[in-house]
Amino acid sequence: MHQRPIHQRLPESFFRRDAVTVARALLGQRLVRQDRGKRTAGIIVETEAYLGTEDQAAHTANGRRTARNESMWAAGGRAYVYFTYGMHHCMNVVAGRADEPVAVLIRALEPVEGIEIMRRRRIGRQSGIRKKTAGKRTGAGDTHLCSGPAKLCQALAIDRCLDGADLIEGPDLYLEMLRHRAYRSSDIRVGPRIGVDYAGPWAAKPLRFSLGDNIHVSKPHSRAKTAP
DNA sequence: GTGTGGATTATCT
DNA sequence: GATAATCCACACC
Repeated sequence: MHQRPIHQRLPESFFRRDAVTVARALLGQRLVRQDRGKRTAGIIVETEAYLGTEDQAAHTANGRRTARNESMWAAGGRAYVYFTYGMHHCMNVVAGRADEPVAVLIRALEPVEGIEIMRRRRIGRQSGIRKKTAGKRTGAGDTHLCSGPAKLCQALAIDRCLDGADLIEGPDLYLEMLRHRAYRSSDIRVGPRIGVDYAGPWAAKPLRFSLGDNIHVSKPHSRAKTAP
């Protein structure tokens, strides 16, 4: 029988760096969800960095440490999954050192494995798309499956059960290394984060990263820009 | 104990 | 572009 080529997981040292470095290095890596024998996976094409207690857009702004955001205070290499808007989950990769609450929000994936499973999971009475929308081919492909932080959680069956999950050693959710080096700056688009207009000066900071022109990103960057 | 609004999405105008 | 859907964490009394 076939065997999938062995891919190394991203090691502890990958995660224990500053959030911007991790956010950029995660682009092009593969996020894998293993759920009851079903494997679904996608290539990360869009991320956002959240920078600890100073960052007014972060859940840990002003040093707020609560039951909800506790995972963010762990050392890099765990998941921070939170529930929002009454129906959505979003997933972060925790970065940095212990007690340094920095993380990277995964905003979009290019689906690569288990696409039929993802399509089924994305159909739902509430907070899901209708069957006819799911079946619709948007010329470009399955861009409706994982082109948003809550969409990809639904497609990969990520919920609060995985809050705090160990991405380095755990069996359910992990990252496989597809590239050893981060993309060049000229291949990465940079811009302000989405949906954080309330965060004052932090709203405008260039902390959103995506693979340029990738069709699976959640929202196009307003202007063509590459990282400095 | 109560009130408020969100690191969103799908659908309709 | 507007808006409904819909829960819960958190702030404040």
